Amino acid sequence: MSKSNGRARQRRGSDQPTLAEVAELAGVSPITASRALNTPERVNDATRQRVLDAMDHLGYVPNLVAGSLASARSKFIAVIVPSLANAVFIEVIKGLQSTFESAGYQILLGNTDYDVEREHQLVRTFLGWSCSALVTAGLRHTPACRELLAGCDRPVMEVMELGEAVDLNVGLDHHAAGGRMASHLLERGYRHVVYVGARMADDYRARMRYEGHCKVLETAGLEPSLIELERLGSLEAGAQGLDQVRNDHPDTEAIHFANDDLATGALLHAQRLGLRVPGDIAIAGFNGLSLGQHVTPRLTTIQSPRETIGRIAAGEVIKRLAGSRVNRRRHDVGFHLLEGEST
Amino acid sequence: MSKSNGRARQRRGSDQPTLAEVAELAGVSPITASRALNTPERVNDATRQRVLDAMDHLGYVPNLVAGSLASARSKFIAVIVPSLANAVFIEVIKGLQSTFESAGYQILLGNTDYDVEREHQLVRTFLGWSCSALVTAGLRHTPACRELLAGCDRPVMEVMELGEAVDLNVGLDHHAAGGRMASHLLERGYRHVVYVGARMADDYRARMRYEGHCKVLETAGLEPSLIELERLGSLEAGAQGLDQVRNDHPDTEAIHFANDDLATGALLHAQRLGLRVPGDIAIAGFNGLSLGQHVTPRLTTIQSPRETIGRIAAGEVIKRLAGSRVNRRRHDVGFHLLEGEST
DNA sequence: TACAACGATGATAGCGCTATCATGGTAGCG
DNA sequence: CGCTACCATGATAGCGCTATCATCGTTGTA
Repeated sequence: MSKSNGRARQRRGSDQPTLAEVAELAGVSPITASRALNTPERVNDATRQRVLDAMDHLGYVPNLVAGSLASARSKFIAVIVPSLANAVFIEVIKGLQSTFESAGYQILLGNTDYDVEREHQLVRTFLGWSCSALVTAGLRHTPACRELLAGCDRPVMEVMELGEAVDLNVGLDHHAAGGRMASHLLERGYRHVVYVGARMADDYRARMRYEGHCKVLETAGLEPSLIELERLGSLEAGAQGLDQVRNDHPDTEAIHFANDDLATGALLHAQRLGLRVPGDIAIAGFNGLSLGQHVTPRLTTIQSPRETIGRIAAGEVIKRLAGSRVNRRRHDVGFHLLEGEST
Repeated sequence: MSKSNGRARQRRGSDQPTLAEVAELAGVSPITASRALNTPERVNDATRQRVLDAMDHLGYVPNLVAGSLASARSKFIAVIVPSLANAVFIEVIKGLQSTFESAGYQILLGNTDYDVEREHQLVRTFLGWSCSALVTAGLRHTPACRELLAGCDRPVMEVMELGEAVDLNVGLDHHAAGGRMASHLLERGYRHVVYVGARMADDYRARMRYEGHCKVLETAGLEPSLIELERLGSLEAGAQGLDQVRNDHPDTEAIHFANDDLATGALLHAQRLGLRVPGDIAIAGFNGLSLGQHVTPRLTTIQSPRETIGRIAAGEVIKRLAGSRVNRRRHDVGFHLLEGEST
């Protein structure tokens, strides 16, 4: 009884048709069917059409897992970001996705929640998926993770900030950006300036901007002061930041927020409190989110080209994957000051 | 010469160590090494430790592609959304991701740009990756795509709205939500109400809300009017919507916007124009984004539990994958009216 | 003490595809 | 007309892993 089914070892993964069945229906060998799909120019037009018809007829869906195993590479690009809550990373992802998808790559998205151990774990998983390249936000990794990235023999793109990258690097100089805004505030005549950041132990790019900010203030002979919020950037937190500044540093003339979410939250809160901006207090942000340009007064901020970062990063990776030597390993996308009326 | 290298057929995909090498070092068979990783409870503790040590020593990274091929299933969950520009989908994705990742699943993200053909293509690709389940935003697909989903023999979760789903369904009743807001506006005494949407041919959930809105107005003996914007929801478009309403329907008392981005854009624009909200014009939105609750007056809107949708959807899919029969195939997450001062 | 039950491990055979080499046919060339 | 060059196609052999069945002790129970 148990032997009645002669092929007990049969363990087809699914009832999906396979390339072999397509090939049989089309009257060609499996490898020709494979070529009809992957390198159509190497197959006679008529043959190819016959194969495609057979695929259509059977409702064939290529098993990409098998293809990847056989060819030892997949059309996956691993993208690792620290957070999805932050519009900044979303926009970078958009830039990456549109470019990669149009080149036929599929994005594998990982979220570290600002945890470098988690990042290491994700890198391992993605390498296990034979991804063609990795894109990760930031230059900070655990030593083991950095080693893994350096030795993994595929393009590694680190985006957002510039510095000592493992391989490719697209971003901007956050230190300079923070300094630029501080200079702007000083030019406007503000002397009592406070920097407000959120969870800066995690958000080290905000800390880099703060360092740039400090340097400028110190050069001008001013004492920098910092308020650090517990919660990550949000309108909520920005409002709270404003309250805290008014409480701890009542003589403050201008607040330099670590990002636009905080700054806009503070600006809207100031309106509720009946404060004049910038008359009573000036407010500046960072990022150049659309939101900040729709409030009154418009937010003074630093425009960072986020979607562009994604697009350029994807472009460079694609170039590299296509085999062309990439000339520039580091790419500074720059930034510019957007002067609103809030300062 | 060409034969000197006896094993010319050698084509190792990479120089990564394999399970076989790990097994050899640990002095066990490959299958035991595999079990040490995947079903540790079926391996003697000492043996398992020896295997894990060997893995550590060699820097072994499991080839998940090979594993998926052999086992005919992957730890991938396909997630297909129409847009990444819209905060709503981002939040759903966050809910999905946190839940799926903690259950050991990896998300494959696809973006259709509101194109059902593109969706079909993505479904094919993801099925080709042997994903364990598919989550897609919305119930509208091409017939071929729907057929593919129905026949693919794994959990299919359709989120956002409720209706005739292929398999599982988590969402809310957009028709009712649109009606609820219309009722609110009528209760407030507004009679000249305009609905403003953006690209509603694509955003058919906005159209469903509009239909609910119309029904309520018609029941009250009022004539609904609609303004449709070309651009997708954004603060920018909302401002433009307000201008257009004031131009085309100067006697309008209240505007029911298709979403909070539009509504907030209009609200901020009204402030710039010196209009009183709701004195000169009342404004309502949909979604309950945090932004709308930080402007003055606070936006009246409908709170949709977006991250919850993602979390519940992921939970149901995981239950199904774990083998337990899912009792409820449809799950209404509901909504509630958030009364701000803008109406 | 015999035998079923179970726990730990191994041998074998693929999963569905593609890299590699091989083959037969046709065109180009002196 | 013989030769190389190239094009279209096929045969073979894996990619690295796991499903399945088999094996061999060790326990527990009658």
